[in-house]
Amino acid sequence: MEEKVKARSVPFSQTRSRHASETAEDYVEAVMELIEELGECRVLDLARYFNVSHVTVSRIVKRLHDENLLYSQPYKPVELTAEGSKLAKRVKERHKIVLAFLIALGVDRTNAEIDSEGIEHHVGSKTLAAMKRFLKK
Amino acid sequence: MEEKVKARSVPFSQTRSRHASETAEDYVEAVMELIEELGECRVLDLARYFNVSHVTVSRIVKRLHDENLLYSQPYKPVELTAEGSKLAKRVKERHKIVLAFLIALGVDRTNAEIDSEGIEHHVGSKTLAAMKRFLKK
DNA sequence: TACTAAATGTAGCAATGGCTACGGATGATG
DNA sequence: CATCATCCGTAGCCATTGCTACATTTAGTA
Repeated sequence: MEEKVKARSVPFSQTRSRHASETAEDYVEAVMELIEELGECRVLDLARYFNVSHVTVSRIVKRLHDENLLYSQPYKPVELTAEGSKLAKRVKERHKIVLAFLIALGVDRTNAEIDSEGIEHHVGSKTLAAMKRFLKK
Repeated sequence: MEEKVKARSVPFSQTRSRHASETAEDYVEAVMELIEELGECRVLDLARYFNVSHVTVSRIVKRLHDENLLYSQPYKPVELTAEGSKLAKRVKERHKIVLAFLIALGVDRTNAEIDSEGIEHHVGSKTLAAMKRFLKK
């Protein structure tokens, strides 16, 4: 018999690290936004933004600091490293395109905002390019 | 001062449970596919499908059994409950639409398959409806 | 300066999803 | 029916992301 089953196109082996990367993307984007809006970004600002406890934020900030995406000192505001800033800009740009795309597709703003935040992490460069083409028309 | 920062449209409070739901969706869909292709679905079939160890599958199957989505007995094939089957059909239908949509948008099949598997979990009913409308044209 | 409120850190727990190592169950085959 | 390969379960480890409770730092103010 020996029927072969095709494995998924996206291997699930790295599910955990994929989720961790999404978190990183969300955090650098949030830090950039919060600094723009408030002038600085505190742990509690992030906690309010994500609706999680400051403890959760604190631990994630520490990890992203170790990964060279954020710069943080105890009891000080969180800042973006050069690398983090670059990532944040990319993520924010992609987010903007996905949101505009959904709206152009006919989705109401509220649902477009909700879905774009989930979808954005899974939009590869080819799909993003297709969305841009669609927006031009 | 008191500047208010808008919290995200999608509260992050339930990030963990959201991921767990995505896993549930992936598993019921996989079980349905594997039963169609192989006649039955063993733990190892799922492990190969998702590229994870049988241990990981085993634990998740147990959880989904407790959540009444799967039916499983030790050393027996995994089956879908009525509830699981209903969910699987919904998920599969949504997946098909998202994939067809990306292809219609001009994304090559390979990238459409990759991205649709990440995107599908975040496509709400309004966005799905918009994709269906696009496909009709 | 001393106090207090707010912000942040630390300790420690739970759930989820990865893993390896090992042992028991099942089923096919001699 | 005994053996053996395959399948599956269990034990126990780690990482990530939630949490509460408590300790500490910081900064503003009496």
